[in-house]
Amino acid sequence: MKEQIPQQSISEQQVGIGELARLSGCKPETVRYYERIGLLPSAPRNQGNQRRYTPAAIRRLTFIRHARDFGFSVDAIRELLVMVDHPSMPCQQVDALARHHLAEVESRIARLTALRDELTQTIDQCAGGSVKQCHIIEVLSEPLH
Amino acid sequence: MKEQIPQQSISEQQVGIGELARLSGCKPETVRYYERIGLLPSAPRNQGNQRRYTPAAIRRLTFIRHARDFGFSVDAIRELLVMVDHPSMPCQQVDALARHHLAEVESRIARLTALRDELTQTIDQCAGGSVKQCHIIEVLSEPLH
DNA sequence: GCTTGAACCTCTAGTCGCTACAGGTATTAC
DNA sequence: GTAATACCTGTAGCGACTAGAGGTTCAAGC
Repeated sequence: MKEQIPQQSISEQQVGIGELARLSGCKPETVRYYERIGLLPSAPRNQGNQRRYTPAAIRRLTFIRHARDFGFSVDAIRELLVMVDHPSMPCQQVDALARHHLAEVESRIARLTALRDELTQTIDQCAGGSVKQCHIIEVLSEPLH
Repeated sequence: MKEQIPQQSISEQQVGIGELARLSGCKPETVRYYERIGLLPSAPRNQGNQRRYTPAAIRRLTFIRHARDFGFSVDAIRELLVMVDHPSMPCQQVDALARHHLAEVESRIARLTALRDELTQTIDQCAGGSVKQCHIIEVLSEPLH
């Protein structure tokens, strides 16, 4: 539609959303989603209205993906990003957030481990008859104590 | 609006949705939700259009809640309920479902444990300076390998 | 019988973190 | 020039609930 301007004046390092997604280990839909919820700033567009990303954006998204892989919620990541953007502030807050998250992970592990033990025990007691005699069903059918 | 019929002809054991929820450890909204998605049969209504539950319904919901507490998905519970409704069938299928679920729980535990270890290590390395030097931020900022 | 407040009703929308689709436009390679 | 691919927006869906609005019914006290 518009005539092409031969070269981006700023930098050749800019990439499209697909490449950004590939580099940071997620999908283009996810990138647009992050932009929509304000986790990523609105990306500048080229003449054809397509998003172009700088190395800084790539780093930011990689950070987000790492944090998500660590199990941080989007809200926690928002807080982390504020700190990333203010590198001279003390890191106590980062530490507190990480510790809080660790405590949650540990509690999830504890609950799942208890569940696993109960489940293992329940399965081990199944003698292999009909559903009528099934220990698993029996356990699940117990009224609340 | 209508005149009251002094007593339910069938049974005095029927309860309202609030009492059912209390007895089985969930909320009335959840009960209605379970009915809507077909996990619970449509409850019979009294003259005022309110749901009345028999002990059988209480047992069924208790079973569902137990299974949810065990981490079974609604779909898995649907399968379990079919088996509960056919008590003379062999319990192999129940066993298989439980074992499959156990494997999933174990994999979740493994992933969370790995995460916990990484997180612990990362936190331990935080020297307590500014965000600029924070090891946690640093780890999260690493590019994909 | 009347009134009050709790419990109930339906319907709709929100949660979280994406994912998938429909229907269109831009870019790129040949 | 054309075809394949990548991109765009907007909307709806997932799972398993949860919350709210706005109305009705029930149970208990007076």
